[in-house]
Amino acid sequence: MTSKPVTIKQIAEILKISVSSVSRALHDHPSIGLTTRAKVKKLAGELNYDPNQTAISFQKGKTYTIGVILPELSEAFFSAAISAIEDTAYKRNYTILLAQSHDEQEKEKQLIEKMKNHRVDGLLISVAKTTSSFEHFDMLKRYNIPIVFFDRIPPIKNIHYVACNMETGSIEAVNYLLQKGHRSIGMINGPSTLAASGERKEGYIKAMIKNRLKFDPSLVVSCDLTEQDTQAALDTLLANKRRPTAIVTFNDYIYLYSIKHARNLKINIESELQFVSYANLPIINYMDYAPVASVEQFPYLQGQKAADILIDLLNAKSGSPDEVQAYYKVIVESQLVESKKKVAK
Amino acid sequence: MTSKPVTIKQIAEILKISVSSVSRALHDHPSIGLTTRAKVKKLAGELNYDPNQTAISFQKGKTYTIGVILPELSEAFFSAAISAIEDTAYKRNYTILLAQSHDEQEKEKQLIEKMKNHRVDGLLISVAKTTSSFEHFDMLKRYNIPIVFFDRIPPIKNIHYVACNMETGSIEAVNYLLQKGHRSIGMINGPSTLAASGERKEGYIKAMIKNRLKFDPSLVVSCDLTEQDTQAALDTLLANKRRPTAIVTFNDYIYLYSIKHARNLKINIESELQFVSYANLPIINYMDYAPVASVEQFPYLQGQKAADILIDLLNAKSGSPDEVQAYYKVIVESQLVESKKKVAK
DNA sequence: TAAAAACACTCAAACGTTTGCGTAGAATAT
DNA sequence: ATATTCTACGCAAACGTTTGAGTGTTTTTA
Repeated sequence: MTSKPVTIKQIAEILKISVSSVSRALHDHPSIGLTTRAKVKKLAGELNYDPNQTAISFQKGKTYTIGVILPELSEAFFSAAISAIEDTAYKRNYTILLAQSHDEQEKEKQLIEKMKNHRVDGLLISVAKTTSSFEHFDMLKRYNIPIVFFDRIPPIKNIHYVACNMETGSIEAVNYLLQKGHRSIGMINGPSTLAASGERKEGYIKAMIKNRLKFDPSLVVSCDLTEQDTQAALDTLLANKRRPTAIVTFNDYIYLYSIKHARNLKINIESELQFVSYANLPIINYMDYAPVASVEQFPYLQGQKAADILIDLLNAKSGSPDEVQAYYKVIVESQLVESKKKVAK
Repeated sequence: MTSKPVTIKQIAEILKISVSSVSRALHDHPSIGLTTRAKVKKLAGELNYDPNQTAISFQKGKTYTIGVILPELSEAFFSAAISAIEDTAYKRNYTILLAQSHDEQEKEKQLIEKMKNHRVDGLLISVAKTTSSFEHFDMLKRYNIPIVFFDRIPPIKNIHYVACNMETGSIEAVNYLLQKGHRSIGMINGPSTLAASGERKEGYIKAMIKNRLKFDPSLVVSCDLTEQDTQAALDTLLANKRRPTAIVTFNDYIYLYSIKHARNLKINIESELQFVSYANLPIINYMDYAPVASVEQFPYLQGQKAADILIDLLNAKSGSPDEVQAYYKVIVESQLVESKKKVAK
């Protein structure tokens, strides 16, 4: 026997009072006497009343829902981020509407449209790789739906975002290796089309210069992120006249390809060649040969901050009138994390 | 200048026709003339009209939204599943409302309540480890909100679910190793409190018996999934009078702990001891020492099927009256997948 | 003891859309 | 020429809730 959910109206009818009184009683409005208030709540409990959120959303013009658009849910970085977003949204009484763009601009556009129709209160977006025009973001401003971008930020003005500063991490990484005694440090970077590649290289160069060492361009080689190209990159580095004793890799996949190749070449990963990587795979620490250190980008923290900012924005909006005056630009510093020592317990 | 979204009413006013006509025109209702229909659509386009989904949901009592409750979004298995769920939901014009239980029964309960209030049309759930009572699931039946469980199925009757059959995979795994010439095959299993542990052991035993080999209980040891305990389990197996030449591990983490320990013991992973694992980490294939084969559980497929079933259910409901007569019980067969050969290209 | 204030409610509109029913006028059939 | 069927639209209710603006009572204040 399936029953329709009970409404405020039914409660009112049974108690012979008006719907408005029931509504107010449920919200502890002061103008309702304690006796009726108690009666209403009692009956509501007994009948298993629960407010119809769609009706409330509709009438208030607020859904307490935030839309999240990510490139790829199955990627470790984003799945950590979404986990954080959900957690903080839950804590602050919001629900999340989720969708993935699969890195396609067209789908991203459609999703934004859909989210708008669903009347999400705000949006959290990490933009698709292929996105090259940005009107669909601007459009939302006209409807007063705030967006907070994170990790992948579009190159447009007047936006809120939280991103990760790669330079700091890069500098730390190089410093760490220098301090460990390495003097020839290689880098297997990503393709130059990615903004991140540039930042990482910059960090590398700055660290070298700060340590009064000259920057040798031949020690920084880029690859297209495939295994094959990584192997080629490593070969290039190893053939360098100043053969590096340590290498900074663009991400964990590159790292894995590299050590596989290195081991095939009978190179001792612990003594001959050490690695520092940019973390994107939580699993790396479980491994037999982990990099000596990783630059952590804190996806959980980024997701959390982005969600918090958005919700702050939403709460503020109800109070003040319109027109945002300031834009949040939060930088999460990346940080070098030494791998856990393998202590035999 | 932020503007409120334009409504059907405004269009009606401008065109001097009634709201109902506008609504029908936009839906291509036959009772509206082609000229007015065209005019309406033209103006709607110009004004950037888009339907207020909250109003529609409210009035139709249907949100075209499905709730998804998972234990942990950042786990590889679930993030693959959610990715599939989102994809199929998107294809079939549904949106997903996402939340994670963090494996806590209490939170799971609250989330179900919240989802119900949000009037999701249906629910996809993978139940929390700690969940031991199940009334909160039954409750939804009374409201005619269908649930499809997946991967982690509660032990109750009359439910829809899609799960993975572990036995087949286990049998295949053992057969594979036998065929490779191994005669003493060990198993590092999970704790007996997990249903999966039982299934896997069953598969192991069946495979042995089918091959006319006797089952040696001392070759199956369980562990609590920690690194420490895994090491102990491996030690136990290695000390066995019939020292195994191959081992089936409960999951990829156990596998990683095992090879780490084995390598410390100077055991050659390729020649002395081979591993088959139950896949839960996509990354494993990138590794230097991958298991010779993995039992794949197809999280993407499971998620997809679960979503498809739910949406089928929802579409069917609109037609027929009430009362479900049959329950979907879909078993996705796990399957042994040989690791990619490491071909030097 | 009359006027003011406080209390405890009720009324009704509003949010945007859908949809069953009603009804002019035009076209068709008899 | 009248009756009938279309055609193309309008009316109004309904979905469940919130909320500003009343409205009778009772209590307080001067």
